[in-house]
Amino acid sequence: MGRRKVEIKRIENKSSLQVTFSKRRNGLIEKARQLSVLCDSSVAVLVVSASGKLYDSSSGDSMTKIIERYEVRHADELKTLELAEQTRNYLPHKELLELVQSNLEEPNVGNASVDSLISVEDQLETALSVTRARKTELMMECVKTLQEKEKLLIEENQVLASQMGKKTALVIGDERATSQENSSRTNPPETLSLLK
Amino acid sequence: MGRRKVEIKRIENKSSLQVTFSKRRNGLIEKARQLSVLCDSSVAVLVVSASGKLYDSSSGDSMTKIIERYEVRHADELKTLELAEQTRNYLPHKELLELVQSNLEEPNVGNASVDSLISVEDQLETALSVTRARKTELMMECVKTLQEKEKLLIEENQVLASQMGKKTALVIGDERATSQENSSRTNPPETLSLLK
DNA sequence: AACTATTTATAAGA
DNA sequence: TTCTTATAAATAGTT
Repeated sequence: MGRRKVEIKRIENKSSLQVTFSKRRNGLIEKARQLSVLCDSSVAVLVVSASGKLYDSSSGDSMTKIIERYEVRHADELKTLELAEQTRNYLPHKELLELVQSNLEEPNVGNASVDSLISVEDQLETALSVTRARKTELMMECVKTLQEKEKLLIEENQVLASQMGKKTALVIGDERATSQENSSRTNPPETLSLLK
Repeated sequence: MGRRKVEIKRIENKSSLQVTFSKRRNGLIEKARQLSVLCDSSVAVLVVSASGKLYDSSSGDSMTKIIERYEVRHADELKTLELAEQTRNYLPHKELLELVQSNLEEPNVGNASVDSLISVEDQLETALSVTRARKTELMMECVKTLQEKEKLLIEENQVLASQMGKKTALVIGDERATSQENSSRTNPPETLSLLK
């Protein structure tokens, strides 16, 4: 939709890429907004430029809510990924541990040694607090995910239970004559008790 | 860009809303793909329909990576929350804090002062590690409980679904017409995805 | 940042 | 839903 048709492939010219990026990014976000309003839905758009800058927009619900919705659906995959990430983040600590080792083994005395131990202490405390924060973050996330899953499952259950009810009602009129040994008709399904 | 100009406001007619939703959602995702390719960037689109169904697309990097980028940028907010929590939990330690206060304000010098600070340090470290351990314990408990609940609910759901199936089988001739909403390319009906 | 010639998206209709 | 087509909207290249 311009002076000429463009192939959809990476734009080589740096400045026209920049211009196109800006125009199309705005266009995309506007389209997202329109979809949200027209169709009473929530739309999130995240754009990461080649240079790593992040642009985001959300319409309807908040970005956090929309992303949460996505994460609920991918809870299992996410957990695996997080574990992998943790492992990745762990390797760099090897150096730190080696540093500690060498500093404790060194038999030098005097200020130089103390200063270097102070620096090691600082680094260790930083590493510890980062690790600790990450642990808490992961656990909180896990709890949140599980709570949402629970909510969805309960809703799901109620829907199924009420549909069950309808089917049973419909079947009763047609099926009475066939004298079934269907026991579930008189007793409420035991399954319901779990929802209380 | 159609036979006539449309105002950007909620479409009231249910079936034309459905048609527009589908068209514009596809259009949006295609635009996102184009932006990603043309400008060598990563684009994520998440759409939650009015009925709660989720549609997603990511181009360039994976959805997870793009969302992580977003969350890194919002790490500050998360930290604020954690801080608030920390502050709340801090109150019962009032006495401990007073002890610290008095020990730091005291202008005494010499070994006595250092010794007493060492003792305060020890007490603080103990309190910290106890608090920390308790926190972890509580969170682990919470996770375990939630996971068990989830397991039960999923089983429950399967039972209900299979009972539904039986009832439906009996009634099928009458009930099939209840046309379901279309599922998207990417998404099976929500009910099924939850059971996986 | 504005301006248009064109292309592209899409609303309505079938 | 899918196709068709008239028309609105987006945007590529230009100023």
